[in-house]
Amino acid sequence: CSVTPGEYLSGGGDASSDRYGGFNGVGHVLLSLQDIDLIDILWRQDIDLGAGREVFNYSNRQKESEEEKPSPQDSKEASEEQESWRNGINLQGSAPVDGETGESIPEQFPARVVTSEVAVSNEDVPSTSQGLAAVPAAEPPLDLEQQWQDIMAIMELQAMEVNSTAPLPGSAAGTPESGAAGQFGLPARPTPINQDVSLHQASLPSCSQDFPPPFNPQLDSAGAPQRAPLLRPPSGNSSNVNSTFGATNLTGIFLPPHVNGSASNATAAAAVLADPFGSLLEEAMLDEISLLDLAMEEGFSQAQASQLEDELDSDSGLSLDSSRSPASPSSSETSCSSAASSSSTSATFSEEGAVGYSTDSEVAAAEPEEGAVGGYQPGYSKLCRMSFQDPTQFHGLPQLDGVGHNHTYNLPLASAFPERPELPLAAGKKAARDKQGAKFQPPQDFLDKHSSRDERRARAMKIPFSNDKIINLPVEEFNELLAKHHLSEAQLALIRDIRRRGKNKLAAQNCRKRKLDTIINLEQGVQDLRRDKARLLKEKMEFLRSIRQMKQKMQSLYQEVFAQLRDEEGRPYPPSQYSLQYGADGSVLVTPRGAAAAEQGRKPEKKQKDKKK
DNA sequence: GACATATGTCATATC
DNA sequence: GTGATATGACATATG
Repeated sequence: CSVTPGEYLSGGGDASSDRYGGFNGVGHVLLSLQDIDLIDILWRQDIDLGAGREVFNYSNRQKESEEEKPSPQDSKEASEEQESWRNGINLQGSAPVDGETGESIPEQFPARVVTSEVAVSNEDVPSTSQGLAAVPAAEPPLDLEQQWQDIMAIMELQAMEVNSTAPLPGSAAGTPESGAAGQFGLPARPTPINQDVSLHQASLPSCSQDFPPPFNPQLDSAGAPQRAPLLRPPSGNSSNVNSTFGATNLTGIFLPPHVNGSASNATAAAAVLADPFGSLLEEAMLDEISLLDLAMEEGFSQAQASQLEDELDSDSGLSLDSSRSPASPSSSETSCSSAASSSSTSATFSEEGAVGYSTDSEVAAAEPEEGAVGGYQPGYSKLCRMSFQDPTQFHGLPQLDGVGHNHTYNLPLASAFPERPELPLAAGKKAARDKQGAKFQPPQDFLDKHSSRDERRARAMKIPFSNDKIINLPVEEFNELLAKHHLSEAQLALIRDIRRRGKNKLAAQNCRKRKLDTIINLEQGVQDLRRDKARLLKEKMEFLRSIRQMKQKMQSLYQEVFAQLRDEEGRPYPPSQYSLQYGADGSVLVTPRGAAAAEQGRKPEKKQKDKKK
């Protein structure tokens, strides 16, 4: 009376004992245990929680990648691909597939609910295929779900074979749990992990190794889980299945270990013990995490790009405003430069020429008084330098208060006339102090020493306004300024050069700051991603641990349920001859094993016994 | 003196 | 077409 899981499940809540009361011969006991509810829930999770279609597709792609086969675009291609290893099992039609999981349950089960009593009879659904001779006629045709599950089953086996000896990455030895703690810490420099390898290796061994081999792999499909029907070959064809899948029978994975099994098969069953739903869950999680990694990488690029874009936009805006900002050092520079300019009018010092800078205007302007002072004094340039690695230094500058994320570097070119080069912060404070305090008239040699080349050139050319104005005035005002003064061509050329160089200097500073910010943001993004990666891996390990615990509990429940079963005469069911099948409503059916029993199962008298805890 | 770093400058592209 | 800006490349200054 090996009836397909779907048939028993089809009974659902209606599968009362009277429904199967007409069965004879074999005692069918319907149990209803609270623990069975858990099992049922687990089975439901098998399909609904763990195995999305994308998982199957992804897994299938992996399989295809291994086989170097073109990716199936539809179920037909997938069906053709699996034709070689399905051993001739006929796919007759295809049931509607759940949009999310690809399950065929919706059509399969409701139909059985109505016709279950009839459908289990051979007369109603005669066997039409030799290959399906031993398969109950009511067995629904293998649909896409089954195909995918077949693929998953094979992948599961392959993965277990690989991972049974693969240690968890990051842990030199021991269980994944023991290795997880060290692995998922936040090292100062996290080691990149190959997700495609490490994740699979990290998860599967823990599941396959922690379980005793309770299930007999040789038992036929009667013991197969109903909600996740794997390949269901004829009972008499089990050897064929074994030949196809190697030593491991994918069916009967829930059978107790003491039931009719050789040691080798029991060992093989141990590998399979990671039941289908568990494997599917693991695969699903692994795939999800892998996809998550991909998404993180892609997401990172997008998020970072957005962030960088915002940052750049912010920089750009600030930069544009900075030249006009009150915090801009222009004011201080103006005062200083004005002083310098006024001093220059006294012609108390000679100006050097352009040392190494020979624009036409500069040459024309500066040549006459070349060498009087000794040329360019680079020391002053340091006054204007700002460490853009340490933006906090800006906070100490009163004139920069409120600027916030200001990436400009146009500190006062002659802001403070410090006696000696200072740090930007000190220079800024001194500049503010000088600005607020009494007018400080530096000596001309000091001005000359600490002026920029363009300032010296401007003084040499007797430009009547400050370089700050030259550089920072809007073009209209700048032109008005030029118009107000009667300037020579040489002076005009120098002024335009000063303006061009001054603006470009600021632009270069901003450009470098942006570049630095970009680097800093990217580094921060890398750190964030590494942190997220570690967190996700830790979560994954926790999930796997939880699944393993559920498996253990389910196994114990299975054994407990079987131990409590009694036939009508109060005799226990030999586990070697019977298997348990679970109904969607929490009921449990005891079905005999073997092909003969399967045939008898067409018209058995089944006794269902509710036994709910 | 070699080297690294910071900065200025130029040339060019883009808006 | 012009001006402003961005940026790579190079030169220079400095520690």
